[in-house]
Amino acid sequence: MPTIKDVAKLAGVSTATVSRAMMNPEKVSEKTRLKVEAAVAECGFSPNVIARNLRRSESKTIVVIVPDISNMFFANIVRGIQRVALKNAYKVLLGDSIHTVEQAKAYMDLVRSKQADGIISLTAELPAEVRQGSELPMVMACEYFPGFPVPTVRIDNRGSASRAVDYLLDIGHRSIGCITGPMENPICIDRKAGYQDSLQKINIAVDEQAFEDGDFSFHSGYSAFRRLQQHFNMTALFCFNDMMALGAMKAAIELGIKVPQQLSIVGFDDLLFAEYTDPGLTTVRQPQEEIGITAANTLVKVLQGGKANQDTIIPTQLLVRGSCVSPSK
Amino acid sequence: MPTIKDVAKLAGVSTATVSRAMMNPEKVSEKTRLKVEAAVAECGFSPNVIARNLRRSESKTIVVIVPDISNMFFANIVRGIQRVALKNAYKVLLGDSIHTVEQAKAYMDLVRSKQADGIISLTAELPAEVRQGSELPMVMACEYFPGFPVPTVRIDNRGSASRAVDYLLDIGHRSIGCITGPMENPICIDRKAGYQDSLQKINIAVDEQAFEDGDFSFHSGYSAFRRLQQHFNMTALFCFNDMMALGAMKAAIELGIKVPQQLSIVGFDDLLFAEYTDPGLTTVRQPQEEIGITAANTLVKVLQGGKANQDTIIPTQLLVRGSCVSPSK
DNA sequence: GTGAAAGCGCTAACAC
DNA sequence: GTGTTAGCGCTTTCAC
Repeated sequence: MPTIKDVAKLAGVSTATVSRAMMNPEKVSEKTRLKVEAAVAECGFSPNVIARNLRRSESKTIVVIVPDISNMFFANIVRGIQRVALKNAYKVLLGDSIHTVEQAKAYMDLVRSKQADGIISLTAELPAEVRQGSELPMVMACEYFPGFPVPTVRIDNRGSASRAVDYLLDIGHRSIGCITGPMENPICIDRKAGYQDSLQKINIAVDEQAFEDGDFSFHSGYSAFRRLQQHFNMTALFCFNDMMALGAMKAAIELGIKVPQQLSIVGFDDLLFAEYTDPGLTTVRQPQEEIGITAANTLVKVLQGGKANQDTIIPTQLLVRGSCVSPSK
Repeated sequence: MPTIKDVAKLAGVSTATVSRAMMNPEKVSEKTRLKVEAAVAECGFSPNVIARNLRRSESKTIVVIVPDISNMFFANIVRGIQRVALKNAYKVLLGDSIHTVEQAKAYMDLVRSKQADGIISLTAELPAEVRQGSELPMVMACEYFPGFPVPTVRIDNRGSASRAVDYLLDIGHRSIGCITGPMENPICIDRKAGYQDSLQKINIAVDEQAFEDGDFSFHSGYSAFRRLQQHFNMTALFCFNDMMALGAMKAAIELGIKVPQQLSIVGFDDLLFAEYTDPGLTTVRQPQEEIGITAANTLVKVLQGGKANQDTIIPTQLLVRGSCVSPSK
């Protein structure tokens, strides 16, 4: 592999000039620039970015920590991140933490060891030390910790959940089951609060029997619904994500409960598949790619030394599809 | 950030000794090792990996090129790759080429610029230069070019497709539609050949009217089926992937065609969702994580200077679910 | 077993 | 506008 020295020799200039010709062409005369370009082409030179990074002490890489790479919800967020990263000449290192704090820590260490410049975390399952006050350039997307001084990009979980439940109430439901996520998670607390807000607004008592916990997986939705329907009588169901909504839908169908005639279902996320089920799943759409784009832009701003918004709230949207009807039916 | 010099000063040894104590602890006396460890802990030293990489001229990073990160099929493959990479102290840089050759080239250039040591490509949409004879350490998974001298990890597309069609023939179907992928793609050519093999084996003429092209997307499956059923009468349908099978299923239901009673459907891949549809989708399972693991192991072997298998064929499996019944029904 | 010293390939002052 | 030079932080001979 040719180095900058070879190019310099070939072009009959110094290495500094070669470097300039490539990085700041305007700081070099037209003539030398052409000479250098010719030499580069002749020997097929491609700069050693590792050496450059060492010299400039930056890596032009950002780490994205995802709790589960096979969860489709994250794919479009990552795509949005990639798009922005690319535009700003950053590479993206995708780290799957597999829901473990240790893995997450390993990825965060990439910043300490100068292999990455910053972090976008799509998970709140982070090492405890870090939650106190992060010294690392970092942005959290979707998830957050209350009081954790890191810019976040997220949605209004409480308001969005409330809007979904409002819709069910509007079309006449009065007994609405709810499959939550892990309740130690702040966004789950928010969504549950949103559910409660809606009922309280029209003076319906909140029945604790209406809730079952899931873990955001299809299977947990499936089994949570089987448990739920044994102790709670409902005409509608609100699930904290689409995956669990689909699991619940499958369970309902197996139990001979017709969707939507006997059970209306609302999900959360708007996964690709929400549109394809039969009936289509009514859900709270999170603009996934936009979340990714915004998170990446925020991190880029932080990395450039700018002050970033502490919190950016991305609007959601209730998508009404076939999975809900009035209970009168 | 402390450097190795700081640690050396603190421990009262040379930088060389610090380096040794960390990289080859056995080459250093117990006593100095402890001194160094204490110093490292005291100042919170974490080695600058960029500097190390420059010195050793390697990056311990592999690039994975994916044509579409939001395509779930690749998620589990990537997960398998990550697992192996981690075990061998490699980082994974996930590159989404968005089906463009330019993007793919950009990711391949990471190897030239020493930012990555090798490539795993999950797409065949690569720059033409590269296809001639790759000088870069590279492994292809799933896709391949005939005659391209790079180790591949893939399935027996022809045999697998044939097994799926055999199954449909076995349960009595004689008129089997087929939604293919882009026919310039070698694996699609193979799968089509497999379809033809099955028919020819029992002396059924292959009707060119039985085929419609898709592009592996849900939507293309949907519209391909609508076209297909206008000019071809079938009791069963074989799709080159699950996404298109689901699209076709949706189209069929909309057209009032009952699945499986009036139309049996077989897919390919075994996406997570194949199990969750109603009816469950009969499909050819590709062991995605295993493909990833094998591809990564192969690349690691190449990077370590070993000779890797030129081609590894991973077995597939026909998963029979509810989407197929005998046409007599 | 340990230290001194030479670079890996590049960039950025600083001179000219 | 261009060259000289001094490192970035680490690993690795080569001596001792």
